[in-house]
Amino acid sequence: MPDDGGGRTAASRMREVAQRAGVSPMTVSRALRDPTKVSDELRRRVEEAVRAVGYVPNRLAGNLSSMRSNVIGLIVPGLNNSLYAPTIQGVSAVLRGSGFQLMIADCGYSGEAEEELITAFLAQRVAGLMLHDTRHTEAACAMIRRAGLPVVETGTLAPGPLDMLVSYSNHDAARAMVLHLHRLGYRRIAFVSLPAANNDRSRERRRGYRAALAELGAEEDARLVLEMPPGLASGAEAVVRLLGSAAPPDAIFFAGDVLAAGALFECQRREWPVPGRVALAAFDDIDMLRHTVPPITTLRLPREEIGRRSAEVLLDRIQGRSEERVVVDLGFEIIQRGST
Amino acid sequence: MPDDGGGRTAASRMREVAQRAGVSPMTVSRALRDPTKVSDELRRRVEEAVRAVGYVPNRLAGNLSSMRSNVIGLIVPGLNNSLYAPTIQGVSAVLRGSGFQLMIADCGYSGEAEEELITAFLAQRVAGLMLHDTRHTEAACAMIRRAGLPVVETGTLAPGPLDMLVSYSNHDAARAMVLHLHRLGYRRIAFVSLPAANNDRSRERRRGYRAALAELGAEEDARLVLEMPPGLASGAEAVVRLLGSAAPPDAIFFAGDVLAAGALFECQRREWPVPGRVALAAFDDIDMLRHTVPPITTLRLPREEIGRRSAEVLLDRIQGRSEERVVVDLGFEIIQRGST
DNA sequence: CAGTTTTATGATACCGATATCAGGAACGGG
DNA sequence: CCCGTTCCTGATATCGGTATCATAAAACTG
Repeated sequence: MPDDGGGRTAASRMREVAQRAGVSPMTVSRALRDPTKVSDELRRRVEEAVRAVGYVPNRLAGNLSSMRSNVIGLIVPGLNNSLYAPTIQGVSAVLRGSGFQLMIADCGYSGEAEEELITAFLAQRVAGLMLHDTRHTEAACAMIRRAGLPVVETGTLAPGPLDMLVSYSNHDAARAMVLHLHRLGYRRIAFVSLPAANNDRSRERRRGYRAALAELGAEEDARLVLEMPPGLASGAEAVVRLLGSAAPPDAIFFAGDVLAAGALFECQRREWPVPGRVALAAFDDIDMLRHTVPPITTLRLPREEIGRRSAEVLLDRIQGRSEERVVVDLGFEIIQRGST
Repeated sequence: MPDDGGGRTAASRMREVAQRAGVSPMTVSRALRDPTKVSDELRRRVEEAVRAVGYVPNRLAGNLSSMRSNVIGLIVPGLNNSLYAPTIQGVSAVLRGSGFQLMIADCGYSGEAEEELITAFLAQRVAGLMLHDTRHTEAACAMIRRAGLPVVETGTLAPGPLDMLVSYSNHDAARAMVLHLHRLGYRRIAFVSLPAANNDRSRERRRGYRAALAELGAEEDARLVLEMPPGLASGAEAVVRLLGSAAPPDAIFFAGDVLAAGALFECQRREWPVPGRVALAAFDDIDMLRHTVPPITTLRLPREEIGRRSAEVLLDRIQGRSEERVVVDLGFEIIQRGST
């Protein structure tokens, strides 16, 4: 096999393109990265040679040499949770055509896994990082600070972000829903959430629930507060447990996942009228909640916009258009439906 | 700022680690990549220096130099479709601890976007590629062939794969469900799928539907075949349209997304008994389908196993344990429930 | 114990691109 | 028509690691 006199392996394809176009490799590089810096004639010749050879530039080499990166890392707690999808779509939409590539990873709600993934991303020298969680291991925080790259967190509005923050307040949203239910006349409002350990969003929501009760001058009744794993089955179990108790609630606020829908299905099965027997409210505007019978009252959260804005502020920083360490609150909205 | 006499920027961090540990950079490299090749004493010193400096190796440089990669690229048609989640989980599970990183991208059901993403992945010199779609642009196929890297496709068992294939047969699955419905006594079986353009899975399912009808000696009635966009609302619309027609079906097979659930919700709203007025069947074992009233008959597809096996065969090839271009059929299963 | 093999480390070249600077052509003003 | 700009192009060094080979030290062999 012919070798251009080099060492371990065959010639760089770029050299081949250069020869074919009768120019230096440097001109090929320029023609590809900034076509305006090359004369029309040579640019044409290079483009043709690229096509003829089927040349795909090596970004590893390019990024290493230029000490820049065209990759943005995104870590979500769990891709099986379709809630992250709209955010990812928002990010993708902004990144599309920006020349940046999105690299997504799933840490499965584990802080250690997140740390590993952050390490991997930093090792790839990504241009920026987007984290859905706002709690991280100490080592992870230290690494990120040392690396000094732009980071956006998007889980919840929390104090002391690593760098930038684009989200809504889980605390305020949960509080608002409880106040809303109270306004509708419900007095014993139960609260069901996902396990709060390792999940700052659940914790914030629970704090919001408590804050609302305090404002309303109501006592918190421990029997009305439940933690359940995600899934429709959990919602079903929760509603059965709560309504079977000695002092059942007249409304249940399911602060996560598809719990509320699971509860509604169980009510259908048992022919418990909703909201006659119990009112149900959910935390996220999943498509399903609009289509059930009755449709379920819930919160609309700016999922997609979080993605868009995050990508925007990140790009602004990466491309040096801004030095600001922004914190953006995108708010939320209550959607009143038949279930309450 | 001090400079080690070098060029454009500050010293490589590895050099710093090496000095601190009193060894050569090469030893640092070895200590990190293959600790067995370094004496215990030096390994300890290196590890400590790494910690002290907060050193994160540069994979760009490493991969470039070694001409290997520790990244595997995965392209899915749409992350908002939660169907891909189990597959991704399967892949992640196998890759975890293998030293390989998963890089996920979303092509939004567009062939051109897929081509761009493939280009980007090849430019990053990924070690292997996983594609959910089995149809690709010609340019994409050419690039992949030139690159000569291992590829797994997972969308459907189709003839002429690029390289390896791990899936179930959408054709056979759809056919089996139609035969099942016929066995249950239904005679006018409607078929609703997602748009078949740009979606080989939909096309295969539709072919399976036709094959089953042919086997049963039934004529295909064009009024019983519908294409709908994804989403619960589409399912609702489909059931209304089909049952409102002059010659309504007695069963509807929804071959995609959450259409069947949307249809059931609409039936609940209109108080059409299911399966009394019409039987409903779906194509995928989404959690929701088990919890509705009645629960919906559907197919269980080996989503997670597809992910696991794909990752396994890909790793086998990447790590040179196998040269085989495997094709794996993982089958499917019918789950009979109350809706039929 | 000499000779051979194995093991541990370092020096050097190189992966495939880009930053930088230098030099020649083209251009414009006086 | 000369000289200072501007525009293009290429030579060279370098990005931060790893492959390879050489070498010295340690371990084994009979």
